[in-house]
Amino acid sequence: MPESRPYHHGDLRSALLAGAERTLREKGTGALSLRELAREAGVSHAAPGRHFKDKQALLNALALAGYDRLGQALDSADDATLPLERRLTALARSYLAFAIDNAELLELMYARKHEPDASEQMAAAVDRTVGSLERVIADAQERGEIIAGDPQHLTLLTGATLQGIASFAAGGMLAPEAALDGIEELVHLLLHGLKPR
Amino acid sequence: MPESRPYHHGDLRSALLAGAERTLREKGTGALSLRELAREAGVSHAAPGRHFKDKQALLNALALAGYDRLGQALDSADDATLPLERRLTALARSYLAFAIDNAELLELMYARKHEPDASEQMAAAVDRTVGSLERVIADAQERGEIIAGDPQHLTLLTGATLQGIASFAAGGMLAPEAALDGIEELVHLLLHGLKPR
DNA sequence: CTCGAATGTAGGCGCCGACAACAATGCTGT
DNA sequence: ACAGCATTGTTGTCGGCGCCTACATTCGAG
Repeated sequence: MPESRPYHHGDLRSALLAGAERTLREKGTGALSLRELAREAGVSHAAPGRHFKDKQALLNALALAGYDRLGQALDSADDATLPLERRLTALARSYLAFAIDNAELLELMYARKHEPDASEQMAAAVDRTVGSLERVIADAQERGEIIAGDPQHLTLLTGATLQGIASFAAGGMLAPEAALDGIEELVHLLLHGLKPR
Repeated sequence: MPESRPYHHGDLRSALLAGAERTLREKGTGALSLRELAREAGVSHAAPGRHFKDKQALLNALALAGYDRLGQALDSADDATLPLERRLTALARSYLAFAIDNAELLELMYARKHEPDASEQMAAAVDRTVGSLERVIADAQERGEIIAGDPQHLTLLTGATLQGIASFAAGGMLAPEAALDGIEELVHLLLHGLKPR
């Protein structure tokens, strides 16, 4: 039986992150334990300590990876040739889809617990993500399709609405399909406002 | 010395809830421990078990109490005699203020972990809270100040935006004062939309 | 090929939540 | 008045956790 694992795992760090994300998705943040992850990876309970100084460090790494994936999703969903409303809708749908099937991960990404160290990388990641949306807004402003004003404010409004919907969906207050189905109407309302014209 | 506490605490349940909320506010959800609460209340580590079957039960009770306080805040902030935009602004400000200085509690209230038992009460509490906003929307619709359409959809949009802003503020992505200061503009944008008129 | 750095192991500490067995107290019906 | 039961609190224990330290194995640069 050559199947006695080698002393060194080979890529424990990645294995831990992968396992952590699986657990996150299947059982939630609360059920995440370093010892359990170590068991799944077939190493001793202290081995994870070699790769993550503590549990929070692993969560930070997880969040960072999440920003990468989200950023990629948004980038590939953004089509600058589309007319404004459809462009925004596509972006919104992409964000919402990510938020819905990465609910726990997204919560981690937004958690305000990152040490000053990781915070820098985190802030950069956030900026990159927000940038996708801000770009669309700024473009539309240049073309006169959107009212003037600090683009950051308008981005904030738009982003907040999306995040709010995502939050409702994650909290069970809104069925995920309903959230996705309602996107077109949502974007329309956002653009045209609640008041009659 | 008569100062040996009586065998019975008197109102341990309330004391635990109060202590829990203090801890929640000061150190966050993660730092909340039943044993610690018991210590603070001057009882043995198992005493809390008499009042809350497990930790989640205490969290549920905390969330319920939170809904009560939020509902009260919203009710007393709603002034039906105000014109629409000012009325909405006042309501929004009230919600945001609550969200900002009860961030951890609000997170608990939105957490999707409530047992089927408590879920009923929880759902009722949510409905009551959402009702405050829905009432304003419905009133405005009747007066023709807001476009027609399912009031629940419009409420969803408005609520989502508020919750999103609150979420950004809680996550440190937006300074709390900035959030509160931006409310008027935010409500205005919501009513009039992003497109030029 | 050696020796230090990187990685994994074994054991232990103090904390936690949950449970069970037992003790003190409050309350209700008679 | 008080017996008996339900309520509330105590002590002790169990397994699990995160984190730390001391030690073992392997890798890789010189």
